[in-house]
Parts: sequence; C-alpha cells; structure tokens
Amino acid sequence: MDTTGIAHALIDWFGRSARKLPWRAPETSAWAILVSEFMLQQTQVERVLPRWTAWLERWPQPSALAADPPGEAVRAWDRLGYPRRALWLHRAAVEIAEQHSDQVPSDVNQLLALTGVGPYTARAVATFAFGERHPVVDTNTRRVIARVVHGRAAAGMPAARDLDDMAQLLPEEPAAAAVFNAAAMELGAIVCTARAPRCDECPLAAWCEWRGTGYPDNAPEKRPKQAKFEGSDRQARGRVLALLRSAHGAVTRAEAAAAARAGMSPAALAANPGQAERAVESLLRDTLVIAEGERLRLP
DNA sequence: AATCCGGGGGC
DNA sequence: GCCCCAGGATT
Repeated sequence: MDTTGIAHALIDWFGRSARKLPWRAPETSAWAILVSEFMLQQTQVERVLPRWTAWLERWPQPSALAADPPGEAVRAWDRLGYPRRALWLHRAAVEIAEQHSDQVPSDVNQLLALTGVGPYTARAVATFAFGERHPVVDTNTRRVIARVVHGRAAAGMPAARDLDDMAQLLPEEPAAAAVFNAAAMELGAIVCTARAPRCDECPLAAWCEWRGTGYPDNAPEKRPKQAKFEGSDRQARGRVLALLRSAHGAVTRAEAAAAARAGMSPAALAANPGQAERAVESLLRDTLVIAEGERLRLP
C-alpha cells in the first residue's frame, strides 16, 4: 500500500475541498473544540453549527458552564438529540474546572477520564486542539479505510483494529497527521459517503481497493438495526423534555405524561400502556429531570 | 457483545 | 419508509 501517496493526495484534496467549519479555525480554543465534538456525536454538522455558536458565546470557558445548573445545558442543547450528552458535557466542564484548573487536558488518558469522552472524542481533541499525533477514527474514517484499504463496501463493527489501520496510514509529522485525520473524516462525509459515493471526485480513487475490484457487494454484517423512532420510548422522552425546555417553571407529572402521549394514535397508546409514565421515570433515573415535591423540572 | 439513547436529513 | 449520522455509557 502506497501510504505516502495516499496521505499526500488526501491532504492535498482537503486543502482544496474542505468545508469551512468554524471549529477548524486556527484560533479555536480547546474548549470550543471539545464542545463541537460532543455535539457532533451522532448529530450532523449543519444542525450543530448554530447551537455551537450560541453555546460558546454563553459559556466561553468550562468554568462558565460549570457555574450554571445542568438544566441550562439541557435547555441550550435544544433539539440536537441524545440530551444526555448535554448533561455529560456539563459534568465534563465541572471536572475540567475543578481538576484541571479550567484548562482542557491534552493527554488522551486524562481526556478519556472525562464524562462523555470516549475513544473518538479523546483523540479528536488531543489531535485537533493540541496537535498531538494519534489515529482519530470515526464512522467516516472507518468506511474510507474499509473501502480503500480492505476492498469492502462498508465497515464492520467497530474494533480496536480500526486504530491500527489508521495508524498505518498516518504521516509521521504530527501536523500532517492531524490534517490527514481531518481529511479522512471529511472525505467520508462528503465524497466517500455511505449511500452514493462520488468516486469520480475522489482523490483516492486510484488506490481504492473496493473500486479496483469492481465494487463487490461484500459489506460485512452491520450493527443491529436501531429500533424505529416513531412510537418509541425515546420519542416519548423527547416530547417530555421539549415541554420542560419551553416551560420555565416546573410542571406536574400529569402534564409531563400528557406531553409524552401527544400526537400518539389511540391504537399506539393502547398497544403500549404506561409508556408515558415509564418515559418520565427513565428521565428521572437519568437525572435529565428532577422532582421537587409533586412537580418536575430540569435539574 | 448487545441495548439504549433523539431527531432530522437524504434518497 | 429506510438508512445514516465527527459515539458513549451501561449491562
């Protein structure tokens, strides 16, 4: 495998074709980059942009967020989805303020110790905020490597091997390695896409094993399909939180349960009795909602 | 290793 | 309608 040629072509393409995303600006703080990585976990770039800007305007440092109640983070998270991430980001801000003098750590192990920071986010922050040399592997990178290196139509289940695969391709120079990491993610996001890859625009087409072998239909077994959202507990939870974000005081359990049922068909309600109450209880368990007396509010 | 966790965009 | 998305925590 011509790793030097691949790295050069990909970095060159990134210089020409990368989107101008604000968290890639050179002066972006490590905190701002950390916030972007939290928001980008399973949420697309276009939806993140306005929330990211507003978040950093309001909370320019971890200590600023840590000083506000966690419910404010849940409210500002708006509809980015998976609101537990807002809670985790708040906890991470408290941890950074209390344990790291309000400075985002650069060490991968210290980053991994923060709430809500896993293998992807830790290496992304160490790499993009501090210029360290690590393989940064996300869903885009895994797909690019699956196709270019392994000749497969799609990536399989995430595995430790993914980090080794990426490390094999990484340029020696840390700055070049950081750009290469970002470029692999960008290529997967806008050219080597899951659905309809734009191979005619791909800078790695000449090296791509999947292309070279005639696009075999050899996708490995995918992770189990996510349950349908319509009618799910997640949807019910989302409706309750939407009510609490807009309500500035507390609401009753009856109001919360009614919000959980809003829009459900009579048949769906009959098929899933008690779902609304379960949704409220699970939000309480997750501390996304807290009870004070008979009423409920954001934490 | 499997499940859970939002919500929206693309096709 | 279905698939996918800059994942991580929990069991």
